[in-house]
Amino acid sequence: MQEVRTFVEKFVKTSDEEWAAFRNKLQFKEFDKDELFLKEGEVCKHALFITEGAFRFYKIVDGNELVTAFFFTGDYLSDYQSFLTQSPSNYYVQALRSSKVYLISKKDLTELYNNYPNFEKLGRLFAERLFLTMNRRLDTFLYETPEGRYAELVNRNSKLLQEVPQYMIASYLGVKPETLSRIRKRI
Amino acid sequence: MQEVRTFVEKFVKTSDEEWAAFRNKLQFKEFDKDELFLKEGEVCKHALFITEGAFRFYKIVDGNELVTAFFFTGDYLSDYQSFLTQSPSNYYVQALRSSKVYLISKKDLTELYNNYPNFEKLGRLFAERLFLTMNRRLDTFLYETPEGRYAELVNRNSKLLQEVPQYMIASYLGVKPETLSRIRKRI
DNA sequence: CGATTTTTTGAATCATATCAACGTACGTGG
DNA sequence: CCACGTACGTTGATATGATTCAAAAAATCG
Repeated sequence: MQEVRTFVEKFVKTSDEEWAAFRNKLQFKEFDKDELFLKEGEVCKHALFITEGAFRFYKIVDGNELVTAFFFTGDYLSDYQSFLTQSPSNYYVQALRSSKVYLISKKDLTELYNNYPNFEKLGRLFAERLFLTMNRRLDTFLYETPEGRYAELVNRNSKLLQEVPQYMIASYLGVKPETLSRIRKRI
Repeated sequence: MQEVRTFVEKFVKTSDEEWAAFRNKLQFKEFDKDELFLKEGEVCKHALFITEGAFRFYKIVDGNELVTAFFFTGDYLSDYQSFLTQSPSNYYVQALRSSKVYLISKKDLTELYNNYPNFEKLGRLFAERLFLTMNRRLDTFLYETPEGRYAELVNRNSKLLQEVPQYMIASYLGVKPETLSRIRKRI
C-alpha cells in the first residue's frame, strides 16, 4: 500500500489522518491474464492503482478491436468517461497479464473529496493531468504521421513495446498491423 | 458579469461572499476581430469567459495553420496546456470577431482554489469537463472518417458552421479545404 | 464595381487499407 | 521431447481515399 501513498504524495502532501482515511477505502484485488476489469455497457464504479501488472483499454468497432490506452505498474487508471459521468462505458478494460491492484470506489472517492479539501485538490490535479495526457495524445493524431507517432512511442515508452504485442500497438497508433510492420522495416 | 456567475453556478453553488471574492478577480476586456489573446511561445496566464464573441485556437506547422478548437459566447476558455503547466504555449488564440470577455489570472484563480474549497471543487469540475471534451474529440479522430466527423459537427454544433469559414472547419476536422468541399458535395 | 479571399473542380500522386499468402514463434498434448 | 495447431508477424499486389497542384468560379469587402 505504501506505493499508493507515494503516488498520492506526488500530488498533495497528506497528513497521517488523511492517509488513514484514504487507505481505509482501498481494496486489494488480483486479476488473471485477460480478465476484464470493465466491460462495454457497464458503469465504471472504481478507479484503480496498479501495484504490479498491465492493462489495456479497447473497444470493438465492426468486429475489430481498437486499442486506446495502456497502463502499467505504478499507474492509476479508470474509465474516466464512465467513472465521472456514471454512464455506460464504451470500453473493455483488460489485464494483459496477471496483475495486482488497489481499488477505490467512486462513492468513497467522492466522500474523500467532500470531507478533505486536500483530496478535493487531489481530484483536481488528477483531472488536470488526465486532460494533459489526452491533449498530448490528440496532438499526435492531429500533427503527426503514423511513422512519427511510432517514433515518439519508441522514445517515450519503449517499455510498452516489449510488453505488448505489435498488433495492439498498431491499433493504438491508429494503423493496421501490416502498416506498422512496414513502418518498422523502413526504420 | 451576471452571466459569469450563472456559468459558475452550473458547477458549484456559491455564497454571496464567495462570489464577491470571485468577481473581484475578474477583469473586463474587449478584443478586436483577429486580435490575439495568446501567441505561440507565450505562457498563458489567464483564463477567460466569453460574454460575446468567438475565438479559435490554431498552430502553425510547416507554414500551414492547423485549427484545433473554437469557442463562442458563453464558453470558458484557456490554453490549459500552457495555463496549467505555465510553460510556453504551442498555440495562437485569436478572436474571430470583435469580442467581450472577462479575464481571470492563474495567480488569482490559484488563490481562490486555496482559500475556498468550493472553488477547488470548481477547478476539479472544470478539469473533468475539459477531459471529457478532449476525450470525445479524440474519439472522433480514432473512430470516425472525415465524413463522419463532419456529419457529427453538423448535428452537434451547426452554429459553428455559420460563424466560421469553411477552410477553418476543414482544418479542425483534419482535412484539406478541397476535401471538405468534396465531402459536402457528396451529402 | 474591382480586388482579394474563399470555395469548387479536375487530374495526378501518395500513403494506408485491404486481401491473400507465407513465415515464424510459442505452447500444449501426445 | 517432438509435432502440431494457433496466434502473430511479414510480404506482395491491388484498391481506396485524401493530398497536391493548378485553375476557375463564387463570395466578400472596401
